[in-house]
Parts: sequence; structure tokens; C-alpha cells
Amino acid sequence: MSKRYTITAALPYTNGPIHIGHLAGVYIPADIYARYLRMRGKDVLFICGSDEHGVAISMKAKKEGITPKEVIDKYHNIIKNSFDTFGISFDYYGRTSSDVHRETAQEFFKTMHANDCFETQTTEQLYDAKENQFLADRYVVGTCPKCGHPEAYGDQCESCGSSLNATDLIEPKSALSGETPSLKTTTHWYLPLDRYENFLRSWILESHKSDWKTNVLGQVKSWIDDGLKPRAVTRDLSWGIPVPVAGGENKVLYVWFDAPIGYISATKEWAAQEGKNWTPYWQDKNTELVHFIGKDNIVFHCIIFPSVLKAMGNYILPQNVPANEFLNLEGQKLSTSKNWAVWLHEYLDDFPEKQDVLRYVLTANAPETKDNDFTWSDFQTRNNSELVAIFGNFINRVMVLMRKYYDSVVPAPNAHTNADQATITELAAAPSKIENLIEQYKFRAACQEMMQLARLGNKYLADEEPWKQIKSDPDRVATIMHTALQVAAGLAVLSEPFLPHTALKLRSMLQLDGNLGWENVSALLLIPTNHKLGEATLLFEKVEDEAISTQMIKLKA
RNA sequence: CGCGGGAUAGAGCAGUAGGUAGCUCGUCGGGCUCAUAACCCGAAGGUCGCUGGUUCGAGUCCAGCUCCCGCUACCA
Repeated sequence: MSKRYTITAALPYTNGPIHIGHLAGVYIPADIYARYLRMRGKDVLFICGSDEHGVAISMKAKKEGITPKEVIDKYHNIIKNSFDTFGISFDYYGRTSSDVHRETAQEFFKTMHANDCFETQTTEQLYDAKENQFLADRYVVGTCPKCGHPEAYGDQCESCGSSLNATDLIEPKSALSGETPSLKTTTHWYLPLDRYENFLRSWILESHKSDWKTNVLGQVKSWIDDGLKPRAVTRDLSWGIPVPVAGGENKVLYVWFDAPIGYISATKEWAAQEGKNWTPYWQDKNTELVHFIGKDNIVFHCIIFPSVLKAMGNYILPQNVPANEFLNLEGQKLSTSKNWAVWLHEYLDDFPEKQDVLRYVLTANAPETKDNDFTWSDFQTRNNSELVAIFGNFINRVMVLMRKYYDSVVPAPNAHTNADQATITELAAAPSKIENLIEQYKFRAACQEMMQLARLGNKYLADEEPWKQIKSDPDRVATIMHTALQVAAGLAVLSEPFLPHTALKLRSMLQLDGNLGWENVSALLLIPTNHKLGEATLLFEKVEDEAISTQMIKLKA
């Protein structure tokens, strides 16, 4: 029985479209992992969906004079379409506004409530009487009590950097109405994270000491050592999932309580659609759960959500949470409000059929250990000097030589020389190298290892010079081309997790048997003798300077 | 302020239990001409953020400092 995997990618928040930072940090690595595991025959469920609750969405709706529902529908559609076109292979893409999710999240809350997993606290919070709502810290503006900066936010003064309480601000004003807020008491349910400290300490800091990423462990350790405090899981808002217990009127679940449960709701919806049982994907101990997220999400996926799962009792915990760092753009951090971003839906319009180029660039330069920088000039270089010159060119050379010498029918090989043998040995070693790296979530290195195969092919051709040998020793050329084709076919298979569209094209060019996969790469039978190759087309084309300068102008507009 | 991550050739990144610093791209020189002027070989290029310390020996350990990013804020 093959192993089962539940892979989640952070739910995109539907107050804006997807940009390259999201892709590099979460969706591309998750997709590589999911595609790879599927190729190895595992039972994989790759889940994602739109995160559609929270203050920011109701704010945005108010600002644009439309309903929250209109906001989330708009972005849900943009996001879902761009993921589809880009080729992120989710098995199911849900949304947290669905009925199933509301029921699931409420059921979590009710169960935990019934099992005394919550505490209640009554506190005074700032209230905007005009807007008739409590104000999140961020929506209170006033004078900083420490430095006198007149536009400090309720949580932090950006001038002096102090952390503040909204109630400490001098002359606080509501950012919504401009009115002076009043204090009003309110009662909320809290998840007492302190109860989970020992569990978290031993589960993460001890059991996963050596297989989780440094940044994740460090962040978790810092939170735990700092002393975990009860965390409110409800809010006084109208947009969200109603709190399903007595006293919960006019309150909704905190978005970070309901969002991760969205992974489970989406699984239920998928299972219903496929006629399957959803429970093994979340409750069977033989299932490996992996959360792909960005570094800002670590606390929610490593502390809060696991505590919820633990409290529920019958759920599995994540095997790993390979959080990535951030991607900058042309040296500056991405910013939605400043429109400093490369939006996926716009990229797909500007560079149709070039999904794999962006996938490659973002994988080769993924922010796995630290923040990295995306530049358009790097994009161009990686396309032209690596994809076109190394990968595309090798395939093209093989295809052209085959057509010229053999009318695209694979010749029978003769005796292998040492050089042939060395090439075959290296080809045979590639799958295990790549799989080891992928299984350690080192996708950047894995991708480089895959490209190494194309380099191997180019070197083999350069060393063996079939275009010279064809005149003096045609038998030798038969062996060379037979061998080179095996490398090309190996690329068709091994590139699939990274460059799925390219892999598909290449398989078709080589007329590769669909049943042959990862395990067959080293066996020298991917391309048999007398096999007829298909039509040759170029896998990649150059990106001209003009396309790059167009993007730069667009960015600065 | 506190906590976490990072700082390594022109650029982007690796660096494994401390022992003469690696990869990709770019640059320069050579080779080849089947190939999208692509490919192959070779070379140059680094005081490993700064200052101390431990050690026979530190990018790698310890202390202090500087800068960047993140978290405590619903932008991965």
C-alpha cells in the first residue's frame, strides 16, 4: 500500500490577486512536491482554497462601496483561474465562504467548547459608535505616548518602533470614521495556548529538532520560550463565521481560527465530489501532513492550528512545515498597496505559454534559506542562458541529428565505450539525487540537479561529435544517438515536477510511453530501438530585451 | 525594545560533525559547428558584514556590534 500524503498550500487571502512572492514561497514548492509524489505513485491530496473572512475584506468592501461577497467572488475567480492556467495541480481548490466550511469550522468550535478547551475573558476595547463596531488595533490612529508621533497605529508606532496598546494612544481616532472611539466591554473565547506548551515543546523542539527548517524551529522556540498566552479566537464583527454557541451573537470566529480548518473543509468537499472518504487524509496515522507556507504564517501553522488539532484529539499533526522566506522584487519588498509586484494573472497575459519559465526562475532562485531577489534581468538570463541554451538546445540538437541521420527512427546501439558508460551511469544516478533533495524540501538544489542532466547531454554530444563520426564511423553514431536519446527521455521524466508543461511537450516529441516514469529512468529502456520520434518543436524561446523593458516600465508606472 | 532568520567572488546562491572556499549566470581566452550566435574546455575574480575571543587551525564555535527581513499587526 503506497503512502498517503495530505499537502496543503497556504490559503490565499481574497483581497487581492496572486503575485510572484506567493508563488515562490508557497505554491511552486508545494506543486513540485505534490507532482513528484504522484509520479512516485503515492496517494496524494493537494489542497488549497480562498481565505475569505477577516477585517481586511470588510474594509475593502466598504471602501469600494460593494459587498464583501462581491470582493471575495472577484478575487476568488482571479486567483483560481490564474492557478489553473499556471498549472498548480491542486486536487481541490475550495473557499472558506462555503457551507461545508462554515459547518466544519463551527463543529470544531462547538466540540472544543463542549470539551472545555476555551476560556472566556471580558475586556474593554475601543469601539466606534458611528460605525457600530469594535476596532482592531490597526484601525485606531493617535499620538504615540512615547515619541509623540501623531500618526501612530493602535498596535505600533512606525516612527519610534514601539509596540503599543490601542488604549495607550493619546487622542485616539477611529481609522474608519475619524470619530473618537469609546471603551466598551466585550467577552471573547480564548484558546489557552499555555496548556499546550509541553506538548509543543516535545513535539516540535525535540521530535522535529533535526528535520524541520532552522527558521521554523527558531520561530517556534522563540514563541514557546516567551511563554504562550491565551489567544482570542472570536471577534466582534459581522463578516465571518458566526460563533455557534450561546453568547456568540454578533460575533464571528477569528479568521485565523477558521482559515486552517479550511484545509479540512476543502478535503471534505473534494471527497464528496470524488466519492471518497475524507477522514484518512486527516486522521490516519500513516498519512503525512505537510503545510507549505511563508514565514509570516509560522505561528499559525506550528503553534495555533496544531493546538486546535491536538485539542480535537483524533487528528494527525503536520509532519513538516517547510516555511519559506520572502522574495523581493528588484531589490525592494513586494507591496500590494504600492503596486510593487508581478501579478500572476498579468504575467500569464504578457507571457502566454511561458508558465514554466516563471516556475523555473522562481524555483532556481527560491527563498529557501533567506530572502531572495527577483529581477527581470535575472528572469531573462535564466530563460536565455539556461532554459533555451542548456535544456532546449540539447533537446533540439538531439531531435535535429536524429532527423538528419535516421529520419527520426531510433537506431540500434552497438558496443558502449567508457564515455557512453559514464554518461549512462550519471543518468542512472540522477533520479535518486533528485528525490533525496525533494524529500528534504530542497527544491532549488533538486531543480539544479535536473538541469545538470541537460548539461550532461550537451557535454556528451560535444565530446563524442556525432557530426564528425557520421562520415567515418556510422555504427558509432548509432550508439551515440541511442545514448543521447536516453538522456533526453530522462529529462522528459525528471523535469516534470519542475516544468510540467515542458515535460508534456517533450514526452510528445519523443513519443514517450506514458507508462514509463521515474523508476524507469535508469533502465535504458525509455526509448527503444526502432522507436519513431514525433515532430520537433522548440521547447523554449528567447526573451528579448524589449519584453523585459516593457515589464520594467510597467513596474514603475 | 524583545524574539527568530540572514549577511560568502560582478550578480544569484551552496557550504555538510571547525582543517588549504564551492555551484549557476556573467566576464576573458581557446575549441567545435549538429544546434534558438546555442554547445564544450580553460582562466581570472572572494580580507566568507564588523570587532574581539576559544583553538595548532574558524565562513564554520563564543561574546559584542552594524545592516536587511520577519513575528508580536489578516500583505507568502
